[in-house]
Amino acid sequence: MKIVTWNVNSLKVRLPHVLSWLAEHQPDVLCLQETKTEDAKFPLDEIQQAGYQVQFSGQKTYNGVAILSKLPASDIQIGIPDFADEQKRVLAATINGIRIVCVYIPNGQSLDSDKYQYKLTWLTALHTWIKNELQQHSKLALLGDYNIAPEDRDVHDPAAWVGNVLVSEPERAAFKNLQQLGLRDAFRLFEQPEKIFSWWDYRMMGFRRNHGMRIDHILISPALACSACNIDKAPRKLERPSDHTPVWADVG
DNA sequence: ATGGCTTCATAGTGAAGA
Repeated sequence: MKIVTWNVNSLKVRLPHVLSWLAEHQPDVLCLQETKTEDAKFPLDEIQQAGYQVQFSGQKTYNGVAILSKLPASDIQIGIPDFADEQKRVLAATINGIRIVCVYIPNGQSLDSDKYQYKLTWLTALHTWIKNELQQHSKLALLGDYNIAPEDRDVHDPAAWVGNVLVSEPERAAFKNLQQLGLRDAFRLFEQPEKIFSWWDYRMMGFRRNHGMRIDHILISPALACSACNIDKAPRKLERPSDHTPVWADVG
């Protein structure tokens, strides 16, 4: 199965990009983050006409997640169980025998912000839940915008980012804790070129200068085989792109 | 240099993202 994660930064604005990417690549599963779309305004018809079923959990202005799939989705879970959170950041479903968990992990803003504490608390709740999910689903993929660059090689200029969110030690420790559940970073299962990123700042010609970060990830459980994982930079070159670009993996 | 873009909600700017 070809599974994909893409933070689209407004599904309303990016719908043409999403539809053309689906038509070209025909993924089995596409997880979206930052749809910024209320459920009542979700573009259901357009996505169904493209040949996809879709689950979604959104809100106005911020956050919002969706899972598109060619095959039916069952056992839908919205949000992290037993974790009160008004922000729509989590959606899970079982598709073709694989537990797909789509996450939009909080950004954190800055290390001294309340939002950073929220991020760390959120990551602890995610770990507890995923540990439990793994006991029920041996084949599991945790895909999304993690807002964490796991290592310095995932940052264009590590020195410039010291002391910032996305790279702080507690965040990286939370990422490692997920790996200690047996989850593997699909991208790092393969030899990769240097300076490969999934997000670039809109400002200061970030993309043209490859001033980016690898913060969108696909973690897969031990029972899930993986034959390829890559980042598709093409959508970042389009008119009015998202600041993130798709990350995909072939798993089964 | 704490900005630089982009989005959304809003009707001139402000919040938030990363």
